[in-house]
Amino acid sequence: MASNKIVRRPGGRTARTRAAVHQAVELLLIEGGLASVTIPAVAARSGVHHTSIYRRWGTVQNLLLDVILTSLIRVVPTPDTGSLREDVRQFAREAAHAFQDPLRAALAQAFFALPADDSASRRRYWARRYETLRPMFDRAEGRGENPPAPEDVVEHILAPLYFRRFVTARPVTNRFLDALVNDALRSSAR
Amino acid sequence: MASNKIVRRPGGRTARTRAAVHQAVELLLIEGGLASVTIPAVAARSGVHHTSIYRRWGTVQNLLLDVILTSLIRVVPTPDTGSLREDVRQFAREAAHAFQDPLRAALAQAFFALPADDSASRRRYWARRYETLRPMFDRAEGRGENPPAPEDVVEHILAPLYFRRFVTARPVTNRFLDALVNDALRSSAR
DNA sequence: ACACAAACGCAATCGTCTGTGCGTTAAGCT
DNA sequence: AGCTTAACGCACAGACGATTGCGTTTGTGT
Repeated sequence: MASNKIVRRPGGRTARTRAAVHQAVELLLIEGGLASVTIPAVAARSGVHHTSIYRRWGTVQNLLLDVILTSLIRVVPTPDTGSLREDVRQFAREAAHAFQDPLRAALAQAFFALPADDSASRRRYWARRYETLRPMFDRAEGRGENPPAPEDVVEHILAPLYFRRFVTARPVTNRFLDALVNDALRSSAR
Repeated sequence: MASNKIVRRPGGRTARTRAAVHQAVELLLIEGGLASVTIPAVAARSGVHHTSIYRRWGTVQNLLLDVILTSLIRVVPTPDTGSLREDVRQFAREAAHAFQDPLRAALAQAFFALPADDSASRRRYWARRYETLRPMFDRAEGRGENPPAPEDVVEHILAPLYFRRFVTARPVTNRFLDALVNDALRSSAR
Protein backbone atom coordinates (compact mmCIF):
# COMPACT_ATOMS: atom_id res chain seq x y z
CA MET A 1 0.00 0.00 0.00
CA ALA A 2 1.04 3.57 -0.56
CA SER A 3 2.04 6.05 2.09
CA ASN A 4 -1.05 6.23 4.29
CA LYS A 5 0.32 9.00 6.44
CA ILE A 6 -2.46 11.17 7.80
CA VAL A 7 -1.58 14.83 7.68
CA ARG A 8 -3.36 16.56 10.54
CA ARG A 9 -4.36 20.18 10.23
CA PRO A 10 -5.04 21.67 13.63
CA GLY A 11 -4.95 25.29 12.53
CA GLY A 12 -7.53 27.70 11.22
CA ARG A 13 -11.05 26.36 11.08
CA THR A 14 -10.37 23.34 13.29
CA ALA A 15 -9.01 25.56 16.04
CA ARG A 16 -11.98 27.87 15.77
CA THR A 17 -14.56 25.12 16.04
CA ARG A 18 -12.68 23.59 18.92
CA ALA A 19 -12.66 26.87 20.79
CA ALA A 20 -16.34 27.47 20.07
CA VAL A 21 -17.28 24.00 21.27
CA HIS A 22 -15.21 24.33 24.43
CA GLN A 23 -16.75 27.65 25.27
CA ALA A 24 -20.25 26.29 24.69
CA VAL A 25 -19.57 23.40 27.04
CA GLU A 26 -18.35 25.76 29.74
CA LEU A 27 -21.38 28.00 29.40
CA LEU A 28 -23.73 25.06 29.57
CA LEU A 29 -21.94 23.74 32.63
CA ILE A 30 -22.31 27.07 34.37
CA GLU A 31 -25.96 27.52 33.49
CA GLY A 32 -27.44 24.05 33.73
CA GLY A 33 -24.83 21.85 35.34
CA LEU A 34 -23.51 18.54 34.17
CA ALA A 35 -26.85 17.14 33.00
CA SER A 36 -27.43 19.96 30.53
CA VAL A 37 -24.29 19.17 28.55
CA THR A 38 -25.46 17.13 25.57
CA ILE A 39 -24.02 17.06 22.10
CA PRO A 40 -27.08 18.65 20.45
CA ALA A 41 -27.10 21.39 23.07
CA VAL A 42 -23.43 22.07 22.57
CA ALA A 43 -23.97 22.10 18.81
CA ALA A 44 -26.80 24.62 19.06
CA ARG A 45 -24.81 26.81 21.43
CA SER A 46 -21.56 26.77 19.51
CA GLY A 47 -22.91 26.94 15.98
CA VAL A 48 -20.92 23.83 15.11
CA HIS A 49 -22.93 21.04 13.55
CA HIS A 50 -23.50 18.15 15.92
CA THR A 51 -22.17 15.64 13.44
CA SER A 52 -18.82 17.39 13.56
CA ILE A 53 -18.80 17.12 17.32
CA TYR A 54 -19.71 13.44 17.22
CA ARG A 55 -16.89 12.77 14.79
CA ARG A 56 -14.23 14.61 16.74
CA TRP A 57 -15.12 13.60 20.29
CA GLY A 58 -17.47 10.67 19.90
CA THR A 59 -19.16 10.91 23.27
CA VAL A 60 -20.09 13.59 25.76
CA GLN A 61 -17.66 12.06 28.22
CA ASN A 62 -14.72 12.45 25.89
CA LEU A 63 -15.73 16.01 25.19
CA LEU A 64 -16.06 16.80 28.88
CA LEU A 65 -12.74 15.21 29.66
CA ASP A 66 -11.09 17.28 26.95
CA VAL A 67 -12.63 20.48 28.25
CA ILE A 68 -11.74 19.65 31.83
CA LEU A 69 -8.13 18.82 31.15
CA THR A 70 -7.68 21.81 28.86
CA SER A 71 -9.19 24.13 31.39
CA LEU A 72 -7.26 22.78 34.33
CA ILE A 73 -3.99 23.11 32.46
CA ARG A 74 -4.39 26.88 32.39
CA VAL A 75 -1.69 28.31 34.54
CA VAL A 76 -2.63 28.78 38.13
CA PRO A 77 0.11 31.02 39.51
CA THR A 78 2.33 29.32 42.06
CA PRO A 79 2.60 31.47 45.19
CA ASP A 80 6.00 32.90 46.08
CA THR A 81 5.75 34.95 49.24
CA GLY A 82 9.03 34.12 50.93
CA SER A 83 7.77 31.55 53.40
CA LEU A 84 6.25 28.15 52.75
CA ARG A 85 3.52 28.69 55.32
CA GLU A 86 2.36 31.83 53.61
CA ASP A 87 2.65 30.17 50.19
CA VAL A 88 0.45 27.30 51.33
CA ARG A 89 -2.01 29.66 52.92
CA GLN A 90 -2.31 31.55 49.66
CA PHE A 91 -2.72 28.29 47.76
CA ALA A 92 -5.54 27.30 50.11
CA ARG A 93 -7.30 30.63 49.71
CA GLU A 94 -7.05 30.42 45.94
CA ALA A 95 -8.40 26.87 45.95
CA ALA A 96 -11.33 27.82 48.18
CA HIS A 97 -12.00 30.79 45.97
CA ALA A 98 -11.91 28.62 42.85
CA PHE A 99 -14.74 26.51 44.24
CA GLN A 100 -16.86 29.65 44.45
CA ASP A 101 -16.47 30.08 40.70
CA PRO A 102 -19.40 28.26 39.08
CA LEU A 103 -17.32 27.11 36.14
CA ARG A 104 -14.49 25.68 38.18
CA ALA A 105 -16.87 24.06 40.63
CA ALA A 106 -18.82 22.47 37.81
CA LEU A 107 -15.60 21.26 36.17
CA ALA A 108 -14.40 19.73 39.41
CA GLN A 109 -17.72 18.03 39.93
CA ALA A 110 -17.76 16.76 36.38
CA PHE A 111 -14.27 15.44 36.92
CA PHE A 112 -15.22 12.87 39.49
CA ALA A 113 -18.70 12.32 38.17
CA LEU A 114 -17.00 10.68 35.20
CA PRO A 115 -16.62 6.91 35.30
CA ALA A 116 -13.71 6.04 37.57
CA ASP A 117 -12.14 3.63 35.14
CA ASP A 118 -9.55 6.16 34.04
CA SER A 119 -7.41 6.14 37.15
CA ALA A 120 -4.32 6.27 34.96
CA SER A 121 -5.29 9.56 33.39
CA ARG A 122 -6.19 10.93 36.80
CA ARG A 123 -2.79 10.08 38.20
CA ARG A 124 -1.10 11.60 35.19
CA TYR A 125 -3.00 14.82 35.63
CA TRP A 126 -2.17 15.12 39.31
CA ALA A 127 1.46 14.27 38.73
CA ARG A 128 1.67 17.25 36.38
CA ARG A 129 -0.23 19.37 38.87
CA TYR A 130 2.28 18.53 41.60
CA GLU A 131 5.12 19.42 39.28
CA THR A 132 3.80 22.93 38.76
CA LEU A 133 3.87 23.42 42.53
CA ARG A 134 7.32 21.97 43.01
CA PRO A 135 9.18 25.30 42.74
CA MET A 136 7.31 26.44 45.84
CA PHE A 137 8.80 23.55 47.79
CA ASP A 138 12.22 23.83 46.21
CA ARG A 139 12.45 27.44 47.32
CA ALA A 140 11.45 26.39 50.85
CA GLU A 141 14.13 23.75 50.80
CA GLY A 142 16.62 26.35 49.64
CA ARG A 143 15.70 28.39 52.72
CA GLY A 144 16.32 25.33 54.89
CA GLU A 145 12.67 24.85 55.83
CA ASN A 146 12.58 21.06 55.32
CA PRO A 147 9.18 21.02 53.60
CA PRO A 148 6.84 18.00 53.31
CA ALA A 149 6.02 16.40 49.95
CA PRO A 150 3.89 18.46 47.55
CA GLU A 151 1.30 15.73 47.08
CA ASP A 152 0.74 15.48 50.83
CA VAL A 153 0.29 19.21 51.20
CA VAL A 154 -2.08 19.34 48.25
CA GLU A 155 -4.06 16.46 49.71
CA HIS A 156 -4.30 18.10 53.12
CA ILE A 157 -5.63 21.28 51.57
CA LEU A 158 -7.84 20.06 48.74
CA ALA A 159 -9.38 16.93 50.22
CA PRO A 160 -11.31 18.76 52.95
CA LEU A 161 -12.32 21.47 50.49
CA TYR A 162 -13.70 18.93 48.03
CA PHE A 163 -15.38 17.15 50.91
CA ARG A 164 -17.17 20.21 52.23
CA ARG A 165 -18.08 21.49 48.80
CA PHE A 166 -19.44 18.30 47.29
CA VAL A 167 -20.19 15.91 50.13
CA THR A 168 -21.22 17.47 53.40
CA ALA A 169 -21.94 21.03 52.24
CA ARG A 170 -20.37 22.46 55.41
CA PRO A 171 -19.39 26.12 55.05
CA VAL A 172 -15.75 27.03 54.48
CA THR A 173 -14.52 29.78 56.80
CA ASN A 174 -11.20 31.57 56.95
CA ARG A 175 -10.59 29.95 60.30
CA PHE A 176 -11.09 26.56 58.68
CA LEU A 177 -8.61 27.43 55.97
CA ASP A 178 -6.00 28.38 58.55
CA ALA A 179 -6.54 25.10 60.34
CA LEU A 180 -6.01 23.28 57.04
CA VAL A 181 -2.68 25.02 56.57
CA ASN A 182 -1.63 24.03 60.06
CA ASP A 183 -2.55 20.41 59.45
CA ALA A 184 -0.81 20.38 56.10
CA LEU A 185 2.49 21.66 57.45
CA ARG A 186 2.34 19.55 60.61
CA SER A 187 1.98 16.31 58.71
CA SER A 188 4.76 13.80 58.99
CA ALA A 189 6.25 11.92 56.06
CA ARG A 190 4.17 9.15 54.59
CA MET B 1 -66.02 19.54 47.58
CA ALA B 2 -66.02 16.23 49.42
CA SER B 3 -63.22 14.80 51.55
CA ASN B 4 -60.29 14.66 49.14
CA LYS B 5 -57.99 12.87 51.54
CA ILE B 6 -55.68 10.50 49.73
CA VAL B 7 -55.28 7.19 51.49
CA ARG B 8 -51.82 5.87 50.74
CA ARG B 9 -51.23 2.14 50.64
CA PRO B 10 -47.51 1.42 51.01
CA GLY B 11 -47.88 -2.27 51.88
CA GLY B 12 -48.00 -5.42 49.81
CA ARG B 13 -47.53 -4.87 46.13
CA THR B 14 -46.17 -1.36 46.46
CA ALA B 15 -43.47 -2.54 48.86
CA ARG B 16 -42.55 -5.43 46.58
CA THR B 17 -42.16 -3.27 43.49
CA ARG B 18 -40.18 -0.76 45.47
CA ALA B 19 -37.79 -3.43 46.68
CA ALA B 20 -37.45 -4.92 43.19
CA VAL B 21 -36.70 -1.52 41.67
CA HIS B 22 -34.15 -0.67 44.35
CA GLN B 23 -32.34 -3.94 43.88
CA ALA B 24 -32.29 -3.49 40.12
CA VAL B 25 -30.75 -0.03 40.50
CA GLU B 26 -28.05 -1.41 42.78
CA LEU B 27 -27.21 -4.23 40.39
CA LEU B 28 -27.02 -1.85 37.46
CA LEU B 29 -24.78 0.49 39.45
CA ILE B 30 -22.41 -2.35 40.25
CA GLU B 31 -22.28 -3.71 36.74
CA GLY B 32 -22.34 -0.65 34.53
CA GLY B 33 -21.88 2.33 36.78
CA LEU B 34 -23.91 5.47 36.95
CA ALA B 35 -24.47 5.86 33.22
CA SER B 36 -26.12 2.48 32.88
CA VAL B 37 -28.95 3.39 35.26
CA THR B 38 -31.86 4.39 33.05
CA ILE B 39 -35.54 3.93 33.71
CA PRO B 40 -36.05 1.39 30.90
CA ALA B 41 -33.03 -0.59 32.06
CA VAL B 42 -34.28 -0.63 35.64
CA ALA B 43 -37.73 -1.66 34.38
CA ALA B 44 -36.33 -4.56 32.37
CA ARG B 45 -34.16 -5.68 35.26
CA SER B 46 -36.79 -5.46 37.97
CA GLY B 47 -39.79 -6.73 36.03
CA VAL B 48 -41.67 -3.57 36.97
CA HIS B 49 -43.18 -1.71 34.04
CA HIS B 50 -41.32 1.47 33.24
CA THR B 51 -44.48 3.55 33.36
CA SER B 52 -44.89 2.61 37.01
CA ILE B 53 -41.36 3.79 37.69
CA TYR B 54 -41.94 7.04 35.87
CA ARG B 55 -45.07 7.68 37.89
CA ARG B 56 -43.52 6.93 41.27
CA TRP B 57 -40.13 8.52 40.87
CA GLY B 58 -40.44 10.74 37.84
CA THR B 59 -36.76 10.99 36.99
CA VAL B 60 -33.66 8.87 37.31
CA GLN B 61 -32.24 11.40 39.74
CA ASN B 62 -35.13 11.04 42.15
CA LEU B 63 -34.87 7.29 41.94
CA LEU B 64 -31.13 7.36 42.56
CA LEU B 65 -31.51 9.73 45.48
CA ASP B 66 -34.12 7.43 47.01
CA VAL B 67 -31.88 4.40 46.61
CA ILE B 68 -28.86 6.21 47.99
CA LEU B 69 -30.58 7.56 51.07
CA THR B 70 -32.28 4.26 51.77
CA SER B 71 -29.02 2.40 51.44
CA LEU B 72 -27.02 4.81 53.56
CA ILE B 73 -29.54 4.61 56.38
CA ARG B 74 -28.67 0.96 56.92
CA VAL B 75 -26.93 0.67 60.24
CA VAL B 76 -23.18 0.74 60.18
CA PRO B 77 -22.05 -0.54 63.55
CA THR B 78 -20.37 2.05 65.75
CA PRO B 79 -17.05 0.76 67.07
CA ASP B 80 -16.69 0.24 70.83
CA THR B 81 -13.23 -1.04 71.65
CA GLY B 82 -12.52 0.74 74.91
CA SER B 83 -10.32 3.54 73.55
CA LEU B 84 -11.23 6.36 71.19
CA ARG B 85 -8.07 5.92 69.17
CA GLU B 86 -8.85 2.30 68.47
CA ASP B 87 -12.50 3.16 67.74
CA VAL B 88 -11.45 5.76 65.18
CA ARG B 89 -8.93 3.39 63.66
CA GLN B 90 -11.63 0.79 63.21
CA PHE B 91 -13.96 3.39 61.74
CA ALA B 92 -11.27 4.35 59.24
CA ARG B 93 -10.65 0.76 58.24
CA GLU B 94 -14.34 0.14 57.76
CA ALA B 95 -14.69 3.27 55.66
CA ALA B 96 -11.72 2.33 53.47
CA HIS B 97 -13.14 -1.15 53.13
CA ALA B 98 -16.54 0.23 52.13
CA PHE B 99 -14.95 2.01 49.18
CA GLN B 100 -13.66 -1.34 47.97
CA ASP B 101 -17.25 -2.56 47.75
CA PRO B 102 -18.44 -1.75 44.20
CA LEU B 103 -21.95 -0.95 45.32
CA ARG B 104 -20.97 1.44 48.08
CA ALA B 105 -18.37 3.11 45.89
CA ALA B 106 -20.89 3.55 43.10
CA LEU B 107 -23.47 4.93 45.53
CA ALA B 108 -20.97 7.41 46.93
CA GLN B 109 -19.98 8.50 43.46
CA ALA B 110 -23.60 8.82 42.41
CA PHE B 111 -24.22 10.88 45.50
CA PHE B 112 -22.06 13.76 44.50
CA ALA B 113 -22.58 13.34 40.81
CA LEU B 114 -26.10 14.55 41.49
CA PRO B 115 -26.79 18.26 41.08
CA ALA B 116 -25.41 20.07 44.12
CA ASP B 117 -28.48 22.20 44.67
CA ASP B 118 -29.66 20.09 47.59
CA SER B 119 -27.16 21.24 50.19
CA ALA B 120 -29.91 21.21 52.81
CA SER B 121 -30.61 17.51 52.37
CA ARG B 122 -26.91 16.80 52.44
CA ARG B 123 -26.48 18.59 55.73
CA ARG B 124 -29.45 16.74 57.17
CA TYR B 125 -28.02 13.39 56.18
CA TRP B 126 -24.63 14.13 57.68
CA ALA B 127 -26.15 15.49 60.87
CA ARG B 128 -27.88 12.14 61.34
CA ARG B 129 -24.69 10.33 60.48
CA TYR B 130 -22.79 12.25 63.16
CA GLU B 131 -25.48 11.39 65.68
CA THR B 132 -25.05 7.68 65.13
CA LEU B 133 -21.36 8.08 65.98
CA ARG B 134 -21.93 10.22 69.04
CA PRO B 135 -21.99 7.32 71.55
CA MET B 136 -18.40 6.61 70.56
CA PHE B 137 -17.40 10.08 71.68
CA ASP B 138 -19.63 10.10 74.73
CA ARG B 139 -17.94 6.97 75.98
CA ALA B 140 -14.55 8.58 75.42
CA GLU B 141 -15.66 11.61 77.35
CA GLY B 142 -16.87 9.32 80.14
CA ARG B 143 -13.35 7.92 80.30
CA GLY B 144 -11.98 11.43 80.55
CA GLU B 145 -10.34 11.41 77.12
CA ASN B 146 -11.48 14.92 76.07
CA PRO B 147 -12.38 13.93 72.47
CA PRO B 148 -12.71 16.33 69.49
CA ALA B 149 -16.03 16.91 67.71
CA PRO B 150 -17.46 13.98 65.74
CA GLU B 151 -17.85 15.99 62.55
CA ASP B 152 -14.19 16.99 62.64
CA VAL B 153 -13.04 13.43 63.12
CA VAL B 154 -15.31 12.18 60.36
CA GLU B 155 -14.00 14.88 58.09
CA HIS B 156 -10.38 14.06 58.84
CA ILE B 157 -10.97 10.41 58.02
CA LEU B 158 -13.42 10.51 55.13
CA ALA B 159 -12.23 13.56 53.20
CA PRO B 160 -8.84 12.08 52.26
CA LEU B 161 -10.46 8.73 51.49
CA TYR B 162 -12.98 10.32 49.13
CA PHE B 163 -10.18 12.38 47.63
CA ARG B 164 -7.93 9.43 46.86
CA ARG B 165 -10.77 7.24 45.67
CA PHE B 166 -12.48 9.68 43.35
CA VAL B 167 -10.05 12.47 42.58
CA THR B 168 -6.40 11.54 42.57
CA ALA B 169 -6.69 7.74 42.51
CA ARG B 170 -3.73 7.39 44.89
CA PRO B 171 -3.61 4.01 46.61
CA VAL B 172 -4.82 3.69 50.21
CA THR B 173 -2.38 1.83 52.42
CA ASN B 174 -2.64 0.78 56.04
CA ARG B 175 0.11 3.22 56.85
CA PHE B 176 -1.95 5.98 55.30
CA LEU B 177 -4.95 5.00 57.38
CA ASP B 178 -2.89 5.17 60.57
CA ALA B 179 -1.65 8.62 59.60
CA LEU B 180 -5.27 9.71 59.10
CA VAL B 181 -6.16 8.54 62.60
CA ASN B 182 -3.24 10.50 63.99
CA ASP B 183 -4.27 13.65 62.17
CA ALA B 184 -7.88 13.23 63.25
CA LEU B 185 -7.09 12.94 66.94
CA ARG B 186 -4.42 15.62 66.89
CA SER B 187 -6.74 18.25 65.49
CA SER B 188 -7.59 21.21 67.65
CA ALA B 189 -11.10 22.61 68.03
CA ARG B 190 -12.51 24.49 65.09
C1' DA C 1 -1.20 28.73 -7.68
C1' DC C 2 -2.51 23.96 -7.55
C1' DA C 3 -3.81 19.39 -5.79
C1' DC C 4 -4.92 16.43 -2.12
C1' DA C 5 -7.54 15.13 1.60
C1' DA C 6 -8.73 16.48 6.49
C1' DA C 7 -12.44 18.56 8.53
C1' DC C 8 -16.92 20.24 8.15
C1' DG C 9 -22.07 20.91 6.99
C1' DC C 10 -26.36 18.81 5.58
C1' DA C 11 -30.13 15.47 5.26
C1' DA C 12 -31.99 11.37 6.57
C1' DT C 13 -32.41 7.43 9.63
C1' DC C 14 -32.35 4.38 13.69
C1' DG C 15 -32.73 3.46 18.41
C1' DT C 16 -33.71 4.69 23.01
C1' DC C 17 -35.73 7.60 26.44
C1' DT C 18 -39.74 10.04 28.04
C1' DG C 19 -44.55 10.68 28.67
C1' DT C 20 -49.98 9.91 28.29
C1' DG C 21 -54.68 7.69 28.13
C1' DC C 22 -57.08 3.78 29.62
C1' DG C 23 -58.32 -0.54 31.41
C1' DT C 24 -57.00 -3.89 35.28
C1' DT C 25 -55.41 -5.35 39.78
C1' DA C 26 -55.30 -5.33 44.61
C1' DA C 27 -54.48 -2.63 49.13
C1' DG C 28 -56.99 -0.60 52.87
C1' DC C 29 -61.24 0.68 55.11
C1' DT C 30 -66.00 -0.17 56.70
C1' DA D 1 -67.37 -9.77 52.31
C1' DG D 2 -67.88 -5.68 49.65
C1' DC D 3 -66.48 -0.99 48.05
C1' DT D 4 -63.46 2.57 46.84
C1' DT D 5 -59.51 3.98 44.53
C1' DA D 6 -54.31 3.91 44.85
C1' DA D 7 -51.07 1.63 42.28
C1' DC D 8 -49.98 -0.95 38.43
C1' DG D 9 -49.60 -2.93 33.49
C1' DC D 10 -50.24 -2.21 28.60
C1' DA D 11 -50.29 -0.01 24.08
C1' DC D 12 -49.12 3.84 21.73
C1' DA D 13 -46.89 8.09 20.43
C1' DG D 14 -43.85 12.11 20.65
C1' DA D 15 -39.11 13.83 21.55
C1' DC D 16 -34.42 13.59 21.62
C1' DG D 17 -29.85 11.62 21.15
C1' DA D 18 -26.77 8.87 18.27
C1' DT D 19 -24.95 7.54 13.54
C1' DT D 20 -24.14 7.18 8.62
C1' DG D 21 -23.61 8.56 3.60
C1' DC D 22 -22.43 12.17 0.72
C1' DG D 23 -21.29 16.53 -1.08
C1' DT D 24 -18.68 20.96 0.17
C1' DT D 25 -15.27 23.76 2.27
C1' DT D 26 -10.61 24.80 3.39
C1' DG D 27 -6.04 23.85 5.73
C1' DT D 28 -1.47 22.21 4.22
C1' DG D 29 2.37 20.68 1.45
C1' DT D 30 4.30 21.04 -3.18
